[in-house]
Amino acid sequence: MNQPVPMTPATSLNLSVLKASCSACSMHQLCLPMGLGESDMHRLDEIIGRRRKVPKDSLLYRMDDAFTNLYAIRLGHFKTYQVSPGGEQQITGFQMAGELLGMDAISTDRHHCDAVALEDSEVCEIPFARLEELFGTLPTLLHHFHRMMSQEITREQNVMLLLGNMRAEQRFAAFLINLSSRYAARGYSSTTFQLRMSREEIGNYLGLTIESISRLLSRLKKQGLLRVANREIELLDLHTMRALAAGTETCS
Amino acid sequence: MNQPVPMTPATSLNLSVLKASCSACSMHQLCLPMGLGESDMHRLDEIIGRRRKVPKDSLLYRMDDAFTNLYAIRLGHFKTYQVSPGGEQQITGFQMAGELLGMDAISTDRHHCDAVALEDSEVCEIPFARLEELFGTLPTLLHHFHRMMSQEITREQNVMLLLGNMRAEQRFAAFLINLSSRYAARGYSSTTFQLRMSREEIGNYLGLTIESISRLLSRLKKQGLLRVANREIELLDLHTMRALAAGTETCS
DNA sequence: CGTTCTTTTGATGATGCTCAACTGGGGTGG
DNA sequence: CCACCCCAGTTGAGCATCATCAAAAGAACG
Repeated sequence: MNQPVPMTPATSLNLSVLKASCSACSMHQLCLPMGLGESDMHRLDEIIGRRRKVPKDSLLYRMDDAFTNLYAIRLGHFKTYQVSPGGEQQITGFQMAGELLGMDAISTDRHHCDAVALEDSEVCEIPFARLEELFGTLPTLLHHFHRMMSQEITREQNVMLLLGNMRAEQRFAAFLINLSSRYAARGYSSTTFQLRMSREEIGNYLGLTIESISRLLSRLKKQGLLRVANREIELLDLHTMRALAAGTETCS
Repeated sequence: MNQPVPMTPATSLNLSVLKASCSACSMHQLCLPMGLGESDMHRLDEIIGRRRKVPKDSLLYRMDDAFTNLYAIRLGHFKTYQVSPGGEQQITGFQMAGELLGMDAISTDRHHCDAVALEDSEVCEIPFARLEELFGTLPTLLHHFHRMMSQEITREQNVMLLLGNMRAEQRFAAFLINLSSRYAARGYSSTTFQLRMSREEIGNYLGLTIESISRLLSRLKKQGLLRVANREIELLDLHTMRALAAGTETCS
């Protein structure tokens, strides 16, 4: 994993161009061009700016930056976080390939959070003004875009549910199950994967401390629900893990 | 306090029709038709279905209902809540006049939460399929719609921040400040207003218990920051209330 | 290999929850 | 009109969960 896609100076027939086009992107069934025909996909390709590499730990954008582009993740993982007036940080999401970054900036034309790469990553820059122009003639694209924004809304509502009324163990199980199914949707193992974020970042996201995350991991390991070696996770019992996440079971 | 902004009977012939049109609606500077010209507003009017009354405590829609309409609130207040797999309820928002309900349903064509009127209310039904057709020829409308969805995303991110890293007192102050500024934006008093929701609903929304809300109210009252009589609230010191919400001050 | 950062583990404590009893307002019916 | 009830809200006492503080152990990096 993490093998870089070659950065291609676009516009032509050669293979390297294809590799950088939506039609050649392995994520296009999840990303914006989902459901588009060949020619429409090509029109989308034409407005997409450069493919930008984002090294680990570097900022893709920062709060209050002017908003011009959405970013489709081609490769890698990101976190987004808000900074409270008091200077506290709150991670609002972990994003992976095929997901869209920056939709929260549309309302004010300024980004509302920072986006940082959790590993060496690559994104497609999508100039939003030009995308909106395209919408006029590509209703399918428009509709899919609305679905993606709507999905972001429901995702956040699920996090509100998690933060608002789950206990620590349940939150953590829900977090693992969520990762598991997102990897599954991308064709990766639903039981074995690398955590791309630190314990601290997990804790911050879930409204818990790093120590709680560590204890939780130890407990679930002791119960035989998972194996963990550093950031490598193996879920040994998805069924009861799901039950934990649903709150229908408590692992003492 | 809370005196209604006068409904201006605008430019034309039949009064009752006008009363039900976007151009005559006192909320149109906040709602979808914001920034639209006369004729475009008229085209929007044409697709808007009936104005529907929603009595207090009744459901506007329910989770898993088929999605066909968005709803613009003309009058009144709503709450939306999710139900967790374990049957727990989590209120995800309180909505008031000028705000849009149902955007979370676009992604799956089913509603993802229940919406209940907190008082006798009235909404405009907006058939979403027809709205999307309109977008093709009304880019201004489309752009404003995107802003509203984006705003919903940032609103929820703010709630995540609140639930994820604020203490009880800070959460409650942030809640009051939020209400205050929303009423201000509608031309109502920013310091004196009615809570349309019960203590229990506030607690649920903020991830706290009803008892905590009650104690918080008592404490803030004792500190002279507010006056409260049943659901009537008067904020006596917006400045320090904002400081509490920002976390730059703690009221012992 | 030493340095540094992350993670684990333990001991203690505070915030907010639970359980319980009480108050007060509003509606209903005698 | 008053008595009563019922529900929402308030207040108190004790407790659980998770945070905080501290220290040690493991990875990662040069």
